[in-house]
Amino acid sequence: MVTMKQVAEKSGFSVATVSAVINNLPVVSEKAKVQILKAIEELGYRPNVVARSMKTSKTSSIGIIVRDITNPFYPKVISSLEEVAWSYGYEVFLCNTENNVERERKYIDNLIGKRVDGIIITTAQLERDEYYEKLRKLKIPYVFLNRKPEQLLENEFFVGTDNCLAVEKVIAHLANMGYKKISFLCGQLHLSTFRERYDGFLKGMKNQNLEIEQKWICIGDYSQEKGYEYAQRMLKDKNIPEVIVCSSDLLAFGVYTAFKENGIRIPEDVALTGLDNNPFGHLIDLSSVDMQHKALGEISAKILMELLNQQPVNQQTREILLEPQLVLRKSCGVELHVGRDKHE
Amino acid sequence: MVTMKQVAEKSGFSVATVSAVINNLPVVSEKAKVQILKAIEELGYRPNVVARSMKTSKTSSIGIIVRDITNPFYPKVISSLEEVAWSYGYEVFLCNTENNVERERKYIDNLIGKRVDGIIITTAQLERDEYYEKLRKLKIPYVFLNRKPEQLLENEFFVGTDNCLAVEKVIAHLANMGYKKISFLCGQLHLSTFRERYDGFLKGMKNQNLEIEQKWICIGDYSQEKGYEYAQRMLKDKNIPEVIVCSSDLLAFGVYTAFKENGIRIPEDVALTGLDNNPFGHLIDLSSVDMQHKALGEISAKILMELLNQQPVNQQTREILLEPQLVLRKSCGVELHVGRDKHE
DNA sequence: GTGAAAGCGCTAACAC
DNA sequence: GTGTTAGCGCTTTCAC
Repeated sequence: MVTMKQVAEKSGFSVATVSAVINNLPVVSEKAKVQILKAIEELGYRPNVVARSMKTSKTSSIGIIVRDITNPFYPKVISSLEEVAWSYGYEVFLCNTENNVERERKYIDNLIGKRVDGIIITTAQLERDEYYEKLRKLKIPYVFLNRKPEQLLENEFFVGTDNCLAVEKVIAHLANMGYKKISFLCGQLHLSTFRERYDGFLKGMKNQNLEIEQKWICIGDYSQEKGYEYAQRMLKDKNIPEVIVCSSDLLAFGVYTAFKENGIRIPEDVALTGLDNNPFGHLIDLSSVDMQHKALGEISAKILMELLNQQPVNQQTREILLEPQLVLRKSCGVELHVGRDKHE
Repeated sequence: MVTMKQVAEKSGFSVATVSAVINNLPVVSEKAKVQILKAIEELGYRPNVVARSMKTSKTSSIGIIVRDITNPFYPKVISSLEEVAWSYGYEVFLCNTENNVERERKYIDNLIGKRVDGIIITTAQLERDEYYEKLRKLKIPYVFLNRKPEQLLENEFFVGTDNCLAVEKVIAHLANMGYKKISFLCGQLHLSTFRERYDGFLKGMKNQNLEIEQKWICIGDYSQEKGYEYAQRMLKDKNIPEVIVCSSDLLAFGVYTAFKENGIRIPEDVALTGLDNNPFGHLIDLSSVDMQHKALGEISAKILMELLNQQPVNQQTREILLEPQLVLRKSCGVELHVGRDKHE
């Protein structure tokens, strides 16, 4: 690897001058600049960012911690986030925790060791973990994405979509359409997102003066398999509601599959709604809720960038809650041509 | 940030001894070890990996370059790859090029600057780019994933799935079932994967003694939108084949949508196949081809890890081609219950 | 077993 | 404008 020293020798200037050229300091003469750039070109010199980081204590790297990148939620979030980071000159470490808390902790330790400038945390499994305290103490900025901590301490930031409102909107829409017997399939309640969606269900039902039947509430994994299982059980028990509200599109996909296999028609026999606006939900005309994934990635990254660049971050906006949008398709009764599939 | 020096002072030993403890060198006395570990604990010391990298010229970081992470191809590849990297103690930089060649080049430069230990390259847009030459010269190991370079130079590695064979298998299956009028929708030919799939179509048709009709071959983007457009055009031109073979599931999704909107039944009116085994293809009973994404990520990462650890890499296996597997569902005629949806 | 010290490649303060 | 030089925090060689 070519070093600055070699560039200095070849060009006949000192390392300080070379450094100045590299960093575009306006003090060097045109002549020096030209010669040094020529030497850089000829030698194929490339600054060693590691060495630079040593001096500056900045690495231009950030980390993003996710539960499981194969979950359709993440790709959009990550790509928009990465786009913003890129435009600010940052690289991003992808940290997939595989839903493993220990691994998440280890990842945070590793990221600290690598001296990342900041971290975006999307996992929802840890409540006020000691590991976040470490980050606070070390003054490494971090932003919670989608994961609403119980209480936001000073210098903590949160960007999310209103999970509670998402389900409320679904319930309100269904109630409007005359549905009364509503079933709710929910993800694990220890994940804040699903806890909130559950609350949204309760609140929505109450607001609409609808009765909540315990036998129609299922709580567990938010996977296709679970949705399939729930639907099978409903069929077996002959316990079919008018509409099944799923707290994730994956659950709805599972339900759809089970019903299709058994000749149950959607929405004629039973209506169905999902949540997350999976890019392939339109294939089965699934009504869903768009959780603004792109905006989530963008906004969280921008906040982090502001923090890293010491820009005064508006403390009023430490907590940003985006509004989810209903995406209505045929699976819950009518084709409203609102937010219809654009084949994206 | 706590430094080694502080740990040394607090424990009463020298930095060299502290370093020995950190690195688990077997030379230090038990007593020193205990005291130093205690000091580390109390101070909350964490080794500075950046400084370590300076000395060792190793960063324990690798980069993965992808075209577009929202493409369903990537999440599985990336997660299995990341899993392997993690198990070897490496962190991975995610580099999304947004299909932009310039950006890919810049990313490679950045990764070199950050002194990553190796790179996995999944983009297919550059033929023998000068930027790969840079990597070669700098002796930074890299592995091509899914992107078959025209010619593999020494110390270059490639892991992929046999794209040509994938389409051949589809054609053979369809021919077996009696289909003759076969249409082929292909992605951009400057991408090696689609070029190979195109070749597979030609070869497959020839092998089956089937006639290739130019009017049934469409080449362009491999997106849902394009599939939708192609199908609309077929309908308008009343130019409907017996079966539409798509070089990507996305294309097939678009075709499906257009046909559904127009009341065309699949497979009764026209059969349909995709390629990539999108995790949601089972929703519409789409036959497809599994391209072994998980294995791709795993194997490529393992090869890179071997390269990084100076293990002798079997030069015979410099080029690994996995065998694609048909996933047959109802969209091309029969329900064979082979590779049937497992709701994953 | 332990410590002193050199040096990885860079930045930045300071001298000229 | 340009050069000299002191470190950033660590690893490692070589004395002791």
